[in-house]
Amino acid sequence: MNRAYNHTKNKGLNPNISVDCVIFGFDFEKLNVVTIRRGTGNGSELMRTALPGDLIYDNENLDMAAERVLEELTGLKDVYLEQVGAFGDPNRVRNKKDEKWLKSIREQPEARVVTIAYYSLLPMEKCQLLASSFAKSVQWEAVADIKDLAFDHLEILKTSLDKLKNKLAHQPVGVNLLPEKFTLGQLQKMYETILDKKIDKRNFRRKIQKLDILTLLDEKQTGVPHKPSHYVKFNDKKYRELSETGFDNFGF
Amino acid sequence: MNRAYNHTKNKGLNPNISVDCVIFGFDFEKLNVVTIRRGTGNGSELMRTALPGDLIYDNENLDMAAERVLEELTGLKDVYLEQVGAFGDPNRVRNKKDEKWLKSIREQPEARVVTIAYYSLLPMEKCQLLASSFAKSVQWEAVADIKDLAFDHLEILKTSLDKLKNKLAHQPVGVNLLPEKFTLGQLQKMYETILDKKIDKRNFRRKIQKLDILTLLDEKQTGVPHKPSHYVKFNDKKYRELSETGFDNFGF
DNA sequence: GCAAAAGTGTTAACTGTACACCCATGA
DNA sequence: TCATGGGTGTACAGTTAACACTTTTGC
Repeated sequence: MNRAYNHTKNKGLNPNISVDCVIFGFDFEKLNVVTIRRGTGNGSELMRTALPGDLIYDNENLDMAAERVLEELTGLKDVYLEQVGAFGDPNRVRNKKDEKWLKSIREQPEARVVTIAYYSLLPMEKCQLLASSFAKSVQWEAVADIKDLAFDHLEILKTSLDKLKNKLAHQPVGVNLLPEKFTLGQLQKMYETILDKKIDKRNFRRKIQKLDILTLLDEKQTGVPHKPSHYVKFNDKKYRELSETGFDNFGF
Repeated sequence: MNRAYNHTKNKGLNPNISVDCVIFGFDFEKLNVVTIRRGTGNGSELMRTALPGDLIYDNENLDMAAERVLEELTGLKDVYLEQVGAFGDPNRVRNKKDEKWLKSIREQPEARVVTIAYYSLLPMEKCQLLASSFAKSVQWEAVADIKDLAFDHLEILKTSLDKLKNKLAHQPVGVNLLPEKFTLGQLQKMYETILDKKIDKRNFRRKIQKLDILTLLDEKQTGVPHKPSHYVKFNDKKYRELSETGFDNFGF
């Protein structure tokens, strides 16, 4: 895909436009997000936690830029990303550490940057995180624990989370956050975690089953200290259909 | 507001970032949008219809840039704009006329531009459109009639329209599209026009009245060739409250 | 046997939807 | 008197929301 653009004159990095990626993952306990640490030198005193993001090239489109940057910094490939919006307060660089870091890495560290944020949902256990480029490390962090991020990344994270919550009410979610087989209890936990509220078990099951996107498997849980649950999986066809048409009655 | 930023060093126009504004208006018949015409010279053969939009300054934030650009091109002041998203295909300049026009007006006509789109709703009758800067004219055009626009503005218009439709289901709409006094019939017509579907009169009335955002006025229509309708107005306090909290049960 | 989550139905309140007639006015 | 949109109520179907007990397993 990138190749097509490489035939046109390559103008290199655009100093004014970046992309940032908010990658959510669910571990059956809490909602997590991929962060990187970067800084000048190795001293932890200059380290900053940030969302994976970087400047785009003049000859690539925004969606592709987000994919590329995500892969370069975290090793995550072929991730479907959805745009959250543009963030571009001219004084989004408020922190001295961010300023220093920019000077150490950018050709035009003072340039005004507008960033386009993207988000995605991934099954954590399938992800191989691999820090490279200026990312000193990559890791999953609990969204609830994140109190500070570089630039305006905290705002971006909050807006992305709102967008994710909203998505739950309008489209099926889970293919991307859960393993192939899962239990209804785990699915409900996912909804409860993202929406940050308790849901009645019977009502949840009735409602989710009516969507008709789940296939009951013969297999049951093993080794759990309670009645083992049947595993279910998503019915891909129905799931995709519903993703496209959407619905608007899935509030809890 | 702008003043605060003018104290910082003014870096001038950023060649890579623009804003575009999609201003919707309703005339009791159809949905309209503000367009400008611009081109090289006065010959109509080089004219292009476009959304009002231009490059931003390095020292202004995106929202303010959108407000400023809108005012400069159309004379519309103090318009509350909501972000739609970023559009930035590197080959969004596909048309020769657009290319020529860029060369005639931009210092760096070949620069890659990412545009941030904004939309708003305005009562048409209160708007004084005044073309200035590079806008040769400004006018309302029926959304349904628009088949071609400069750059990727048609895509931006479509996305904004989707966003507007979506807004109807989640927040009260109308303060900005209707005059102060209006009839329930007119309000219904507005919903029908935007959603592009017929709505049952009794159901519509019941539902909108339950929102409790309307105040019945004593005044009635005059000069209409049918039973005159009572005028209503919005209850500003309730309207604002609902705008903030939102709802999700206003589908038709 | 105890702790922990699975699994399962009913009821009452509310919401959505479909539907038809008379009214007040201007022309 | 006709055409036009204003204004009104009901019944049925479907959806939401609240609620409690038995089952199966590991320890």
